[in-house]
Amino acid sequence: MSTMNRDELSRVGLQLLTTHGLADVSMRRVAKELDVAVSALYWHVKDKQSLLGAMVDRLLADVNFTPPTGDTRHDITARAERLYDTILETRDAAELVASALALGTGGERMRDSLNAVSPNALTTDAIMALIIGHATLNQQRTQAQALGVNVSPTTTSTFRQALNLVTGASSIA
Amino acid sequence: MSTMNRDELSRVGLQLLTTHGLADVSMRRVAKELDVAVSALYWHVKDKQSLLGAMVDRLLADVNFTPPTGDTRHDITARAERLYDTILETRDAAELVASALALGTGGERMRDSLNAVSPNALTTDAIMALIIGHATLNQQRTQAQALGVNVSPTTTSTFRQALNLVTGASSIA
DNA sequence: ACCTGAACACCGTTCAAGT
DNA sequence: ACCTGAACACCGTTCAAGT
Repeated sequence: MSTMNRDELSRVGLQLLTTHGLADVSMRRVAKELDVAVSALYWHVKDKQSLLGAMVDRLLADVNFTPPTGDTRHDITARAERLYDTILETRDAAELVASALALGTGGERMRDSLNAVSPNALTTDAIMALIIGHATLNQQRTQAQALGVNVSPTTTSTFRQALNLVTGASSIA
Repeated sequence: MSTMNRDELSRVGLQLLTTHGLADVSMRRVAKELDVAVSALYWHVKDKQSLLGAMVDRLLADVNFTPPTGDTRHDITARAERLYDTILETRDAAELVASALALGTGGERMRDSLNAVSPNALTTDAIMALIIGHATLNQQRTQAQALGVNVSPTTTSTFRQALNLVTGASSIA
């Protein structure tokens, strides 16, 4: 058999993430799920951070972006919302994506997809920061709620409004 | 003697953070630094997350905000930049603050200080997201550079410009 | 080429027992 | 009230050895 490869590892990692959360995504746990020795993973992957990066790439690979219409503001908004929704709907994805971007181990497609419709790097940076920041702030709230803590609900519409503050600025044509 | 208390723990934790990074802030490391048994820490602190929260509170407690002038845009910008600079100048602080905010274990002063000069919760949320997102994105770059990876430099001025996109929007008086 | 087993140097948390 | 010692159930990573 030996169906184990880099792609299979990220699949199992992502599955572990959605069902048990980021804390349960350990090299030992992934190995157990695949019924191999932990050390076997290191043949396919440099280290844990690289596995997390592969998971982010796989997560973003599934995102379908609509083709650019030429309306810059509309295009950016559409892609930003698509990315935001994807991150929000996957458990602990905000933290995962943030760490991959921070360490440069994954998530290039996020910046690339925005740059393709963004007028400049500055705007892309602001949009990325808004996505990561809002997702991080929001996903904690989800966790806190799951733990029974009462917090004010922040929804996708809040993100859309924050997004409008940026794209609505005069500096964007 | 017994000069050990919650405040002392966060002091040592913060010192460990700046000198060795977040990965080296462990309960065992803090205990060693204080020359006590690890289990002793749990008398003063519920768990590790609570220690991290205390560290964030201590970090933000040192931030001096200028009193509100009445000029909303100026006041928000000033406080946002103050917070952003504080986070950026302390090693791994972006990740630390983000996790504390996400889990609701610290950092209330950040939201409070912005709310005091912000016209509404929506704007505060956007500003917070921008600070956390930009700091996270930026601090990784610092780390990556420290590891010898070459990345495009993003400076404080980039954050200021992104901030202008939000505060410059017509929805803020 | 790909995998195992064992080891190394760590973790956070709990809890009986001490003073 | 505050602390120790020992234990429990974990971590990521390396590396000789196997096939």
